[in-house]
Amino acid sequence: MATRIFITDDHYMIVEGIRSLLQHEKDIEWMGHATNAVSCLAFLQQQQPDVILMDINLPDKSGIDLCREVKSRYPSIHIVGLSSFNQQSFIQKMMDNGASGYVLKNATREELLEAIETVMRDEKFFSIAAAATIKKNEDSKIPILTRREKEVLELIGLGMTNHQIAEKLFISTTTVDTHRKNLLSKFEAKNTATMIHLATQYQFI
Amino acid sequence: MATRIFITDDHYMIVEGIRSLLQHEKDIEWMGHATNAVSCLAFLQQQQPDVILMDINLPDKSGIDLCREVKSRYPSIHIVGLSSFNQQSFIQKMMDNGASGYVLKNATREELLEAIETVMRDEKFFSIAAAATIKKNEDSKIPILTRREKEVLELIGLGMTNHQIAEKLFISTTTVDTHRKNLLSKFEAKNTATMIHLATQYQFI
DNA sequence: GAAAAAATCATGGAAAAAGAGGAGAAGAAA
DNA sequence: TTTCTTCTCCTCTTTTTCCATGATTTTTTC
Repeated sequence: MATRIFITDDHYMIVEGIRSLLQHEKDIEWMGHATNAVSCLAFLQQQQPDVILMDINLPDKSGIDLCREVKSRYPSIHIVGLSSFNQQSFIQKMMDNGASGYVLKNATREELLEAIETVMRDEKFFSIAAAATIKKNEDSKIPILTRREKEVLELIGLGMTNHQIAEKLFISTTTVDTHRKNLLSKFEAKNTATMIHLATQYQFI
Repeated sequence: MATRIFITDDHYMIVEGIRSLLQHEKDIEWMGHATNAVSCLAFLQQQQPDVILMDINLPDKSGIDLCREVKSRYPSIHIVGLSSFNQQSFIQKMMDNGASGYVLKNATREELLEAIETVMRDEKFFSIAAAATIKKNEDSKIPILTRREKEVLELIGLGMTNHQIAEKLFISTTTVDTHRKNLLSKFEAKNTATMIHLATQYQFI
């Protein structure tokens, strides 16, 4: 029995590209596509595919939210994230919300087919490049910050000095300085520049 | 005579999508594609297409830089920017560097064909959605940096001090300081934290 | 070939961050 | 209850950044 595929992506060229890549596959049945979250959900009320290839950036809703919604209503559908960003945080968020795998938009036809096959066996699949990222970020661990540290970090990112942050949070500048030093230590950064760079990449700010 | 098309985009699915969209057009001759700036330039040494569809995000070089390089060597080639971001600043930068038009990756087949025809007539073309943006925010200001400023910015992002940067680039620390001040000024940031935050978001680093 | 932009270097001073060390209070978890 | 974490606050020194202002040389552009 052929695997039924549905795509949710607002980039027409991507949809067309995937359709082109899969059109001659006998084991794949193309069910159609949606360009936003609403029409994806509307389609699912009529028919359910086996696999949904889902962009993480949709015009009306983030793919991460849509992923959660679809999985709660139709748990048997396998969702494969689709993105041009090879960012660990996105991948992690998709997985946390029920996705079975993740494919980058520069994936080859073989990789795409492998992803579909893998998730149909109830296993997880990651793009080659994505796999590299996930591994890298496993040993270079994203720091765990406290509530206060996150607040301070955000204000540092806005360009505030210790003094200004202290006034804003009604605490002493030396306290801010302590938080700051702990932040540097947690990020393993030796100055603000490195820390903010990492914090931005990890999407703390 | 058919219009010769070449594509530079690292997203295989996009390349495949465009190929699929254009394959039955008699007036279009598909010359091939490159997935990075280096192989694009290498191809151009052999053959020159009429139109290059070029992604603004390439793995080895920004599409904006590649655009400038291609236009300086082969002024007769028409370049159409290709992106999923509908951001005025990117569009503006592409145009500033010699692009003839701009197509979003959610463009339809008709829009893509129209873009190609339009730039072949030496006119400018903007995607419908892009056209809306170009009018709206003309104040989203991504700074234009010089070669040296980019180098310094990158090293700052790596956590290096002025002294270390100076040693690395074989220049005086005061020169680094000057570049740094110019960077702060261009980013309209009052300290490194803000600047690195912006620079990371704008993907300079 | 002139004008503009970019890259280079400098002085001196004020402000801020980084580094090292220590310590008390409140609340949660074991 | 005791331990652990978090948040709080402190001193002192060194390093680095930020600011103002100026200038020369090299490279690019028209």
